[in-house]
Amino acid sequence: MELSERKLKILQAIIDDYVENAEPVGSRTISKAPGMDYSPATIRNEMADLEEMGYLTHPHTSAGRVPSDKAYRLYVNELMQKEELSKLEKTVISERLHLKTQEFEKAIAHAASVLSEITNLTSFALTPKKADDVIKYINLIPVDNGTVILMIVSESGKVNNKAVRMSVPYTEENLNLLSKTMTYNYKGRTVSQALTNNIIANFETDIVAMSGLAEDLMPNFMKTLEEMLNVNLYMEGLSNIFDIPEYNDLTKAREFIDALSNKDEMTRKLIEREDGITVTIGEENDDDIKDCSVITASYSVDGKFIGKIGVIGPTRMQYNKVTSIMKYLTENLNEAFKLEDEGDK
Amino acid sequence: MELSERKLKILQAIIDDYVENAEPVGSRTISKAPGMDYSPATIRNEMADLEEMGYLTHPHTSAGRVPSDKAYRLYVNELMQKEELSKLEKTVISERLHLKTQEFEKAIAHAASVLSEITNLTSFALTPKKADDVIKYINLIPVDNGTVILMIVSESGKVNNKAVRMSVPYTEENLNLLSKTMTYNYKGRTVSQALTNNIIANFETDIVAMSGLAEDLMPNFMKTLEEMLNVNLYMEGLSNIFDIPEYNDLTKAREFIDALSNKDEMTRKLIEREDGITVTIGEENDDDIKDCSVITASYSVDGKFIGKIGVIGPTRMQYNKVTSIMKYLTENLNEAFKLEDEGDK
DNA sequence: GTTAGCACTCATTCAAGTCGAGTGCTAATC
DNA sequence: GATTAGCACTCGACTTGAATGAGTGCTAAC
Repeated sequence: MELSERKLKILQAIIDDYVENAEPVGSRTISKAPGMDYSPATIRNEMADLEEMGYLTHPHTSAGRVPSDKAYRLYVNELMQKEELSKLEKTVISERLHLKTQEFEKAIAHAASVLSEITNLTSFALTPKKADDVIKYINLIPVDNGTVILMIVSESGKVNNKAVRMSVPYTEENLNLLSKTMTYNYKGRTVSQALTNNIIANFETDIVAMSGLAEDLMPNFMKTLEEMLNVNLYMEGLSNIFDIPEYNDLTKAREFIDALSNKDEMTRKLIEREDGITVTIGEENDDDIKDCSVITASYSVDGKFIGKIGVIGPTRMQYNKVTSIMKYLTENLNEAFKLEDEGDK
Repeated sequence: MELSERKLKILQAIIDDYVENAEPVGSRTISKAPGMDYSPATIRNEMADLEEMGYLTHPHTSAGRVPSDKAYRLYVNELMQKEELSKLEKTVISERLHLKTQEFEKAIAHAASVLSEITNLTSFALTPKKADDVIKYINLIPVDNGTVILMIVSESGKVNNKAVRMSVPYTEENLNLLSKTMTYNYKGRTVSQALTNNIIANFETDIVAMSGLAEDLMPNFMKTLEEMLNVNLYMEGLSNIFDIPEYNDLTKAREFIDALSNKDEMTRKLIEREDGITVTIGEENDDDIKDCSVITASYSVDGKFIGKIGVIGPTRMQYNKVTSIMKYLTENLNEAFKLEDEGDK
């Protein structure tokens, strides 16, 4: 069966109503919608067709219709018109973000919190992974008796360091030479490349001459590199879940909170998602959040996507509104961190 | 009225039973407890007395008794005998912690997660505040065209840094001189002292000679100091709240999650608490968590308390068990980070 | 002082009954 | 042939009322 113009119109009306009221919508309600010039009976016939086609479901015989995941998918793909935010809305968002004054990582976390407040959904943000960050510079700085600071600077300007307690004596020249050697060996490589075994092996043979210094430093060097691979997951508005009628059920609420609290799993899932704005609806998601939809958007520095920000909420969310907000929000992020990127700690 | 030996015994039995079953406990139940050689009627009389004295309450006429906050307070202060953990329990905890292999901040976060898993409560941990950390060393390292890394090293071995994009030209000697001047001015001061205005003023006049360099650097220096004041709050096992019968109510669960999600407020409250192991029961807490008890313990590095770890759960929690676990856990933390403290990033 | 006995209270549970929103089908209408 | 009015039917939500039973408080006996 074809999806006639009229069926689409009715489907859209049902979705709109259900998104707003969270209650199965009946034929009478739809027939009274503006611009809907059909009687309830006609609507009912069309509804029956739509149900047969999988766009609607029926909680029980005498209840109204509820859009299925398939309906939302159709809506997101075809029916939804991108909503341009009003000037006012844009201003509010920009001002709430006030990105300029903040350090990168903080700014991302803050953006998540703004996103949650505006959408009234649960939001999250993933800070940049630095796996592809290129090592630029390795420095060894003596601090005092027996402690040396190992510092790794990357192309993107990020600095990571670690204080290392040395077990062998050393001179400033020694450290200088060693750091030069290390820089020579690792410069231009990405963090993840540097972490692969063969490079380490090569390096270690190289500096045998440098006594036990490297033995103290190398494990710490590797550890610091590993830390550079970490991403942080921030989450905001977890309790917004309780505003959603679908989750007025302790078991469901618990499942939701459990799923989101598993940071490792969440991080993995988010990283896997495609860049740009992506929407996954209901059963397209994992089982434990199969009543939810997830929208993510990636933000970039210098045109390279480096992290993600997103929301999770009931399938009956305002897709157009939320995607518009996220689009505008990530544009702000991209803009703010385009040229000058400050180092984070 | 006095709290006779017998009243105490009965009260203790009621608390024990209620902690275990979360249901009002009746006179019959208590009369059957081991070592309780009185009839239900006698128990009832004593219960009535205890209620009059404020140690018990009565959900409704025909229900059993429930311990009041006052009863728990009495229990914690006087009745509770410190439970020594078994060898096995200790081993389990130590192994789960495996502190040695981890970076400080991570270790703290991990400890919170272990605590939550063992107690089945919601746990949290506060990482060290560095306000009292003494500045030891300030370094300025040129990286490449126009970027300088500002590095602050503290007595405790922590390193904080920031990449600063310079707007004026500089030489390595310039930077060297400036970093020496800065070190001279700030060395020996705590982070919070360094942040007070008058010192900055002094300093700024001092280095007028150093052209606009300081103008680029000082705001970043202050910002980095501010960042050093930040503490992080980690939280685990939020959904454990749903295991607790008292929170089988969406409004309450929501309130709880809302209260805990407010990180700033939580952090403030935790910092305010006294060091050592402290227990606050029910109404001794803020209104929004007045059905909960909070237990915190502080951990130390080199004998100085620098952070806290704790749990929050229903007032009817196993105070003796939980405090024992927390005591042992913080002992582990203190031990692990006693002498050698690795720098964190 | 302790206990047995008994009337009383009150939350909880369950079944029966009512209500009403909404459907599906049929027959009349445009 | 498409649309609509009409009507019987369905089924969840809510209400009511009775039965149940855990537990108390009181009194009188031990």
